[in-house]
Amino acid sequence: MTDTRRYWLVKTDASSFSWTDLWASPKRTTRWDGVRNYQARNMLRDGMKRGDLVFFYHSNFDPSAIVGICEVVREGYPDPTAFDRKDDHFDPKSDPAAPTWISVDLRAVAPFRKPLALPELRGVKGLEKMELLRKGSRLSVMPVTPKEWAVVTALAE
DNA sequence: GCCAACGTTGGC
DNA sequence: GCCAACGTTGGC
Repeated sequence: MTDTRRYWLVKTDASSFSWTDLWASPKRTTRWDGVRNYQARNMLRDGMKRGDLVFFYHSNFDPSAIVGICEVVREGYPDPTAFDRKDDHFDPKSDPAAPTWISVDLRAVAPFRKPLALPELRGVKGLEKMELLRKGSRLSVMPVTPKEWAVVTALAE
């Protein structure tokens, strides 16, 4: 059996949208919107497929940590907040006929029993090249290799 | 709160 | 097309 599923990590500032918020959402599902970085956008648009699994990461937190796993339940579609004048993420340059920004829907799968804090992940064998741990890494959506996924989920057990 | 790293903007 | 200035992210 071949596993073609891909793995990802999304960052969120827990003060704006946290794991608890996701868990409390209808069907434990939310629209992942407001991403305004082209590299991240490309992964939302081209990379993420239904059924892909995603680490949910709290940034700007004490400590910043991976707190759970969610799943892609709807693949890329135009991010409506880009067209909403009243939204913080409104982008007047984005043309509704050729949308610049993309959303996916994510559904919570399960929280980690214990959050995996950033300092805890540093130095773990097998995670040396993990994008999250790279100095200066600011991507809010990033790929995770199957090996990294296995290492991190094993730590969470 | 500080500041390094990074992406974007805009003058030229 | 270069690059300085600026704004933002996010670890610490």
